[in-house]
Amino acid sequence: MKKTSLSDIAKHLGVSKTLVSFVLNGKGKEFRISEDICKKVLEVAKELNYQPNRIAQGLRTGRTNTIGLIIADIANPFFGILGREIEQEAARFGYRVIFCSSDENPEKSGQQIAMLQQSQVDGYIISPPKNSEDQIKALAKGQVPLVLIDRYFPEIECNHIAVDNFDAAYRATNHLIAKGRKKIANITVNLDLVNMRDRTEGYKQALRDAGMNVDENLIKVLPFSHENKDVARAIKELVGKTSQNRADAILFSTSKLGINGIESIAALGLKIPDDVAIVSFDNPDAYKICVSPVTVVNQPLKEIGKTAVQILLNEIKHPDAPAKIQKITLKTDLIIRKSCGS
Amino acid sequence: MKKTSLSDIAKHLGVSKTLVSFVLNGKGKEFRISEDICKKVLEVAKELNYQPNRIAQGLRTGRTNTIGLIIADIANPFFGILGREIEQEAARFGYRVIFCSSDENPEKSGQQIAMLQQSQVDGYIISPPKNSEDQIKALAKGQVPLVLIDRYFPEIECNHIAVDNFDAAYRATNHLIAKGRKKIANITVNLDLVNMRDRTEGYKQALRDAGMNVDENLIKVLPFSHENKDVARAIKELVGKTSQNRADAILFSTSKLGINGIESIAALGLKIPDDVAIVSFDNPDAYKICVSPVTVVNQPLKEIGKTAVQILLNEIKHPDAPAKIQKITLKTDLIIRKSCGS
DNA sequence: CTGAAAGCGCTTACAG
DNA sequence: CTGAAAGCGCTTACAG
Repeated sequence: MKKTSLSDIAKHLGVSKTLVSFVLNGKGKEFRISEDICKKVLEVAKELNYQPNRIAQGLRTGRTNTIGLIIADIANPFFGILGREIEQEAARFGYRVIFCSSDENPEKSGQQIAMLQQSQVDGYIISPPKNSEDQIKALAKGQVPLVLIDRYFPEIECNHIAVDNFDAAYRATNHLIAKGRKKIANITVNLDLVNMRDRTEGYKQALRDAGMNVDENLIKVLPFSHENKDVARAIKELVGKTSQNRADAILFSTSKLGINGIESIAALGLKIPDDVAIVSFDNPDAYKICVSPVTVVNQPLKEIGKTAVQILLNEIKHPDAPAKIQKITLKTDLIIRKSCGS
Repeated sequence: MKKTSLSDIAKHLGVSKTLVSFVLNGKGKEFRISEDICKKVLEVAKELNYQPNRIAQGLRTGRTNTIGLIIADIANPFFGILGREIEQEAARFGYRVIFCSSDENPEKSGQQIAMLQQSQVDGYIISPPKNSEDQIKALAKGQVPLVLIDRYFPEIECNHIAVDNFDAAYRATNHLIAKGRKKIANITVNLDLVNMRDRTEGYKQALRDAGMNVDENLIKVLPFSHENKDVARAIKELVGKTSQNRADAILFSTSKLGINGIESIAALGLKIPDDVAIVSFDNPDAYKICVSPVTVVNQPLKEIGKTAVQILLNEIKHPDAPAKIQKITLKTDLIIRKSCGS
């Protein structure tokens, strides 16, 4: 059973493909095609279960109604929620999305960008890994709309939408300070991307503004693809019994770090918040049911995803409108739970 | 700066598109094109940054190198991990994947299938919602390869790959019995799909085989899109202080249920495992760091995803090979943690 | 060894 | 109001 095409319908009715194309695209009125014929075309299309070949349409019109999405890892709930929102918002407007996980690896993202170009996507939403500046720069120069999410490169003029990480970390750290903590540590990841850097900068600034000094020994920077044991070591150095500079609080810059960290803290026989208070970025389920539910910096993921799609589609629909670059920064909220004491 | 096409390269060198196409597709040798020319073509292609238009290729060859994936919700880590594996395995062979979240809603999955058909995908991997039998039946009859994951319809002849849910629940329940629990409850979801049914059946069989009787009051079936409060009510009925038929153990059929359940149990001031022992399907991070780390039925998600892609690609590559339908059932493992006591 | 030509399934000026 | 024709960028028989 072959798929039915436009000309099948045309033959069936003894009319031209042109006509069929017009009515199927809702341009019947516009071209004043008789209602009779319109009705018949629609009937036959339904009867033959006509499905337009979007590939052919794409080739002809140059538009595929497809968006390319590159994030670090779709299995990570942070990007899963973001991806879901993007998928949903795109679908509302008839766009499909091709998902790509880069693992924060610029080589992979480079290949994925090439693949998406070849697929003739109408736009890109990308969470760029470090060292992918050149790729993004090249893409931003092209005709195809692009919006960056979660992070961006300050030196590249390009739409982006992210969160005020400095402010978020600043407030989180202040919360710890307000709870009377004196030695506040930060565990982060060596992503070397604005978002992570801003978190640590916000943390430092909060300490300074409170008249506390910044102790670089209390800042642990782990490799991006850290394992449980890497976190365990950092935790041990920070709060282990033998540590002669024990921290009494930790700000985790990612939830993967935090989840591993909580495991390690428990393994050392330490109690949260009595021995260590913690605050973490992001809000996975795990934090709601752990021994001491975790105070978190919650990011408006749905809004990020939705806005990214809106900006993108707007550019896609108005390709020659003066490109006004959008740089959007959203606020986070601090959800207070029990991990900092009461 | 327009994209460069085959004929740009051809003109540039004063040769035909045919020739360029041949060498770019690695058929230079096959058609005995002189090495000199091959080299030149490759050079110019690189110089002009030629990116083949996959849309045009797709139209011409009828193959898009694209797979359509429909799961319930990409934001759910269960499907996130599965999706990630599928994306990765597909990419290994040069295939892209379009992700669709159906929310277990057959209307949505129906539209998504139509959209994927129109996109001319080369194959489908689907986790079908209930009441989507007709869609799957129609798809299975078509030319395009299809593999079902996580669940399937026993009456439809179609590739599928899932887990032995009966056995998994049976063993999980047995574990609870071995720990001396006498009143074992099951909280599940009204998906009305084999996978969920098998879980409850396995649970019942384990009770019977142990000479315990099945008490329907101890089986709570919640709506698929349940909220926290629905779970809370079920928990209260099962283990609340006022309950005059208190369960001493619960088997959760999904981790969403389990995570909410643990919250509710804590809210009632009950202790795991002392007051209630629990076992849950699936293995989210949350279970590793909660008050009493949860014993779980762990599914081989990566294997499911990888195998699904392999079966699919194999069919795609051999379209006329006698279609041997594959029905694969994988074993789960029970990861013992602390939630059932020691 | 290489090229001219047809055609995949659409859309869209153009003509009448 | 409707149709014939061109063309999007490829691949692939076919011819020489």
